[in-house]
Amino acid sequence: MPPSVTSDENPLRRKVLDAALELFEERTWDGTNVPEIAARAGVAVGTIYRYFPNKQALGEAVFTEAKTAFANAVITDEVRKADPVTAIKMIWQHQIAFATAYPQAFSFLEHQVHGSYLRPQALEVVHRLNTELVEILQAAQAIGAVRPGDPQLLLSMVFGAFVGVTKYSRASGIPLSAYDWGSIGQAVMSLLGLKDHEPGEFTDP
Amino acid sequence: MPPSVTSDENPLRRKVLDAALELFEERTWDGTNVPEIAARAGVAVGTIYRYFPNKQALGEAVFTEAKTAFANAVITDEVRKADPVTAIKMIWQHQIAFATAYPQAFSFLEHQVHGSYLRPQALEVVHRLNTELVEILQAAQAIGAVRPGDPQLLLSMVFGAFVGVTKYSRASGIPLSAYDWGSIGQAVMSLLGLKDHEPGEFTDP
Amino acid sequence: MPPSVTSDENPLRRKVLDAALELFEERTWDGTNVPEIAARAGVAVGTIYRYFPNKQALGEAVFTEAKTAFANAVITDEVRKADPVTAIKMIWQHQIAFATAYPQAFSFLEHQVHGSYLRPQALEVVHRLNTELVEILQAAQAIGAVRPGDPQLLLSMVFGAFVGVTKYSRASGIPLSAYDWGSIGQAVMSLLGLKDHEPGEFTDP
Amino acid sequence: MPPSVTSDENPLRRKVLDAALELFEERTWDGTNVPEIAARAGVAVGTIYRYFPNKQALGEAVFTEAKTAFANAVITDEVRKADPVTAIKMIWQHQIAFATAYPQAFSFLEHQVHGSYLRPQALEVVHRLNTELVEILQAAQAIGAVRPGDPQLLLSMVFGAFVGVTKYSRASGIPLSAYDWGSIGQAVMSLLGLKDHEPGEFTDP
DNA sequence: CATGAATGAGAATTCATTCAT
DNA sequence: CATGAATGAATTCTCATTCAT
Repeated sequence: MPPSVTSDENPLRRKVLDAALELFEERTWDGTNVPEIAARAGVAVGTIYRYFPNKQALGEAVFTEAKTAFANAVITDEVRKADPVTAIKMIWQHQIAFATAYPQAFSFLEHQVHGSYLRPQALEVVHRLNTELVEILQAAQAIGAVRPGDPQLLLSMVFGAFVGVTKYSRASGIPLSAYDWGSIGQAVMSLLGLKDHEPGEFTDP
Repeated sequence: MPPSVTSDENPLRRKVLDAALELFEERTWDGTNVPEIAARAGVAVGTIYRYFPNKQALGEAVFTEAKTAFANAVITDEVRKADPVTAIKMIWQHQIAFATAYPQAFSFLEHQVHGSYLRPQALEVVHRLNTELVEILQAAQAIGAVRPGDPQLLLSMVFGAFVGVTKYSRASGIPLSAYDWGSIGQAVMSLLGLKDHEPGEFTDP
Repeated sequence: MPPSVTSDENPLRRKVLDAALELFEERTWDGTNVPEIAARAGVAVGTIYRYFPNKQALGEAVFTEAKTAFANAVITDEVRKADPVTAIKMIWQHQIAFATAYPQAFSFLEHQVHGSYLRPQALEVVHRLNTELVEILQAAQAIGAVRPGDPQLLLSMVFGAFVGVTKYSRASGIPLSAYDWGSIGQAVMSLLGLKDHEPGEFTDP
Repeated sequence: MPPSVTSDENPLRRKVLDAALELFEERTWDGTNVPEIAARAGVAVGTIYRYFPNKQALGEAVFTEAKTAFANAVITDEVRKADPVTAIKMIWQHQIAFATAYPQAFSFLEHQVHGSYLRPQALEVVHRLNTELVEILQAAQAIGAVRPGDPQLLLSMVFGAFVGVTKYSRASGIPLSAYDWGSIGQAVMSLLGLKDHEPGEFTDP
């Protein structure tokens, strides 16, 4: 069972969400069936339906919870108050910290392009997070600290590169905690063209 | 129907593969049902089973065909003969060309981490391609042209960044052909720490 | 392919009937599919439908042909002219001869209690044969040569005992030609209570 | 619904087995479809799959249950303790009793030469019963009470004759209880050449 | 409130039959 | 006339959901 991204009032609901996250990550939402989720959660099938009206709602809940936790972890109030360059560096560290602590949740979020089961409402969190990130990047571009160009695109590349690292981690079995985040950070900051960072700045979280 | 990555002896088999690729990309293998594939291919359900023993085999065929086409497009004999730095630049251009010509095939391949329907044999192509790419990267590192560090990891990051671009393309509706590949290339080569490239080198394919 | 119980005008139709008999005997009518019949007959599926409107008609044709051949083999004009006791002995010998020459046809006929695919018309031959046999048995009872009692029942028992021998033959792999038909005949004639037969009369056909 | 040959813990499983026996007897295993079984059992299709992994397993369960019940009914401990001649007579009576009480089960067992759906394991019961019967017959031959010759063959004939009676019963609609079992018994014992039985011994069960 | 047996709509697969070549 | 690819209705089996206990 993966570590929960949030604590939950009800322990059974919690177990269901955790089991579901784990299985959706392993197999896909479509590829997972409800009895399996119940089995892994150690509850009866009927119990799942006490907490979620149907499988789609369970999927949305898993997604929304994970995405919200990710957004909150990555953009904190401290980040909001920091200058753009510092903010970017903090976000990078937060992302590493989140993906290290909750690898399954992170991986699950990764694959939700295909969210046939996600209604637009569930995607709001995604947009909010995106907007905030883009704004920070634009601010950094405005002061010439980051390479010019479509900020969305830059963001996608940076995030993509990080996802690449996590995929490699899962494929190779080498946990995220084992990487040389200093040099990965330098590489990624080069990608952004980020001026104004001293060598040795990026250290393992 | 997406453009086919290969031509095929049998036109019905071809239509089935194309329709399946398209739907698997839109929805997931598990999330697509056989009648839908038949409908989109414009054939009867039974026809699919003339060419593929079952849905899993169809999934494998779609995957293997796309992955093989990708591998062949990316690493050509020319690439094999070139020096490491040139090879890397060629691969990068080939990847852009493939993803531009066959966006659905590329996107489909992207999401096949979850290939519950892929037997180990189907993953051979993946390993072969990977090995070749890593060797080229190592050669480039050996001559000091590329940032040191685990070549697999660097590869994952570069590929991840590119996937980030394609995801953004799909999400935003801006086709790959519309991007400033010159600056994207420079950004990515910075990620690799690639020495020895002149400004203005990376232009749209 | 089993030996055909009749010769047939058309060689393809013949091959289909033979293959079908063989498969229906091995598997059941329901359990046999048309492509299999075609394969065993060495013809294309479509060819079957040139000679038989559908699978049911093919089943009926196989049945009717085999049953008719059996009836003609068992009750000949010679039998009809003979006295009841001689007739019974001849019928017994004919039955052995038929089952020996066409074991698959005989076995197939055996299992057609379940002829869900046989329309009443196809069962006419059965009734005709049965009527003739019963009449002979009644004549033998009338002259006190055979045990009294329902002649149908006696007939069922004698035929049942013979079927028992053929089943054993198929199960054990010992061909019918290898049995001691003399003593089997004596045993069965005891079952009928048949008076008036000398020892040593029943010999292998 | 036929009378069940055994009682069963679970009433739904019981209903499914009973309905299946009935239909397999009427139509053949191949000729019966699962929804029909469900309908006759008065359960939903899915329910059948709660108790049996697939149609083949259901077929095997029906067969094994019926055959085991038959074996247990026919060879009891009393039979095992009796002298060969008495044992044979008891077996004969038991067989009549079983076929009278469970005509469908008996008829079903009859037609299972074609058990394409029976794995070897399911046929073990058959062999066990057969072995016991043959041993008893051999013992009777050893003391000269039964006609000499292959005991398997004699057994097949006696059983075949009995099956003949039951087939006639089903075809004619005259129930087994209506026959003159005394004279049938005498006829069959003549078939065996069974010495040492007094007239009038075989009476209806 | 939790359970898990029962349900039946829907998904995968088979196969009798047709028909263009 | 023979062929066998194509068809789609029928069949087996799965699984989201309900509901009596």
